[in-house]
Amino acid sequence: MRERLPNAAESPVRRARGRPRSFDRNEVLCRATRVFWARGYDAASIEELTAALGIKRSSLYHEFGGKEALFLASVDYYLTVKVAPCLARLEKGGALSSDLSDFFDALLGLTCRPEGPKGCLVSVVLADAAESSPRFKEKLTECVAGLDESFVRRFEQARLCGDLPEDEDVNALARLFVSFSQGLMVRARSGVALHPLRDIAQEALQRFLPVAPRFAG
Amino acid sequence: MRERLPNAAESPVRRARGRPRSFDRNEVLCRATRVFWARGYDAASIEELTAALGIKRSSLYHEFGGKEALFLASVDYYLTVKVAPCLARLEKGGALSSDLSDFFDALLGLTCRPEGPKGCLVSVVLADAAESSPRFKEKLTECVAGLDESFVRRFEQARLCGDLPEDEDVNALARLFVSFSQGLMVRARSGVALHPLRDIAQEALQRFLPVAPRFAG
DNA sequence: ATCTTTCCGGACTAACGAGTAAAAAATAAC
DNA sequence: GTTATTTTTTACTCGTTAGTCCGGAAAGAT
Repeated sequence: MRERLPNAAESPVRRARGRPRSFDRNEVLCRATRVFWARGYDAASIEELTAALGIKRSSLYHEFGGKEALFLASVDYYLTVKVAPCLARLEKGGALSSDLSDFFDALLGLTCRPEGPKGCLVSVVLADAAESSPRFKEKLTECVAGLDESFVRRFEQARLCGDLPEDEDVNALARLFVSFSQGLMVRARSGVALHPLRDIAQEALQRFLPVAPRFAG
Repeated sequence: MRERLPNAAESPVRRARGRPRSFDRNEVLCRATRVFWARGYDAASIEELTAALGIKRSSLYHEFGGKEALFLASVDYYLTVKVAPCLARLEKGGALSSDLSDFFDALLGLTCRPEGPKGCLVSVVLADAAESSPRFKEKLTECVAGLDESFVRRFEQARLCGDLPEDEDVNALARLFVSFSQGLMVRARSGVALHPLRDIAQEALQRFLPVAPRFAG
C-alpha cells in the first residue's frame, strides 16, 4: 500500500522484530505540532489530526497514547526543533544587543510566516490550555522557566564581558525580555505582519538594555 | 418558580409587552465570561455554560444567538467591566510612573486572584481562539489596537506635562507596554503568584521609561 | 377576564467527540 | 515454510456536541 519511508533509525542497528512502522515519528510530530499550533488544543480534533498526520486513529493512540500525550509531545517537539534554534542565536558570541536582535529575528521568522500558524504554540496555545489540565499548567511553567534560564545565562555572560553593568539584576532582566517576547506572540497571533513586529522588538531592545559601560560616556 | 430579579432596565421606561425575563443579562454575561476565561472557548461547552449561567439552552440561544456570539459578548463585557477600570487608573492624574504602577496593580489584581481564572481573557483565551474564526481574529486585533490607543493617549499627556521627553515616540512606547503586559498575562496563566509578577512589572516600569527631563540631572 | 406577547423548560436530533477491540498485513526469527 | 511479533486497518462504542422545536407559563394590554 504505502511505500516504506527510509527511517533514520534503521540503518546500522538490526531491524526491530514485527511489522516496521510506515511513518516517521518526527514527521508525524511535526505535523501534529502544526495542527495544534493553528487550531488550539481543544479545537483540534482527533479526526483533523489523523487526516493531517497521514496515520490512522489507532496508530496515533498506539504511538502516543492519547490526545493529551500527543499534545505534550508536540510541545516538546516544538521546543526542540523550533524554539531552541531561536535561543541558539543568543549564543553566537556577538555583542549582547546584536545577539538579542538575532533572537528576535528568528522568533518572528518562526511566528509570522504568512503560510504558517501565527503566534507561539507555547505562549498562546499552551497558555490557553493550561487552565484545563494540571499537566499543561506544569508544562507551561516549565517552558517559562526554561526561557528565563536561557536569558539569564546570556545576561550573566554579558555581565562578564562588560556588555552589562556589574550590578545588573540578570534575573529581572531575563523575566522582562521573556514576558515582552510572549506579549509579542499575542500580537503576532492577531495577524500583524513581520515588519511592524520587528520594529517593536527593536524599540524594546534599545530601551530594556541599560547603556553598556563600555559604550557609555 | 424563580423569583424575579430587579432588572436595571425596567425602572423608568414602560415595561416591555410580554413576559419579563427572569434573568439579568449582565449577571449572565458576567458568569459566561468567567467560564470562557477559565476554560477557553472550545473547552467551554454549552452544557457547562448553561449550568453556570443558571439559564436554559433555549434562553441562551434566544438571547445571544449562539456560542460564538456569546463569547464575543463576553469579551465585550470583560473589556467594559474588567479591563476598562484598569485603564482608568492611567487617568488618575498622578505622575506617569505612579499611574502606570497603579495600572499594573489593577491588572494583576484582576488576573491573579487565587479563586479566579488566571491570566487575561483577551491575551490568552481570545488569542488562542483567534486562529479558528475570522471574527475572533478581528476582535483580537481591535482589542490590541484599543489598548495601544489608551497608552498612546496617556503618553501624549505625559509628554505635555514633562513626564516624557518632547521627542518621545509615544506609539512605540505604547506598543512596548501593551506587549509586555500581555506577556505578563501568559506568566500569570502559569499560576505565578501576585507578588513575583508585581516585581517584574516594577522592573519594567523602571527600565521602559526614559529618565524624565524634570527629574533628570 | 381574555388576548397577546414573551420567556421558560424539557425533549429532541443529527453530527461529532475521544477512545477501543479485533482482524489483517508485514516483517524477523526459527 | 511456519511462527512470533509488531504495526496497520477497519469497524465499532458510546458519551457529548451545538443547535432546534414546541407546549405551557407568566405577565402586560385591553
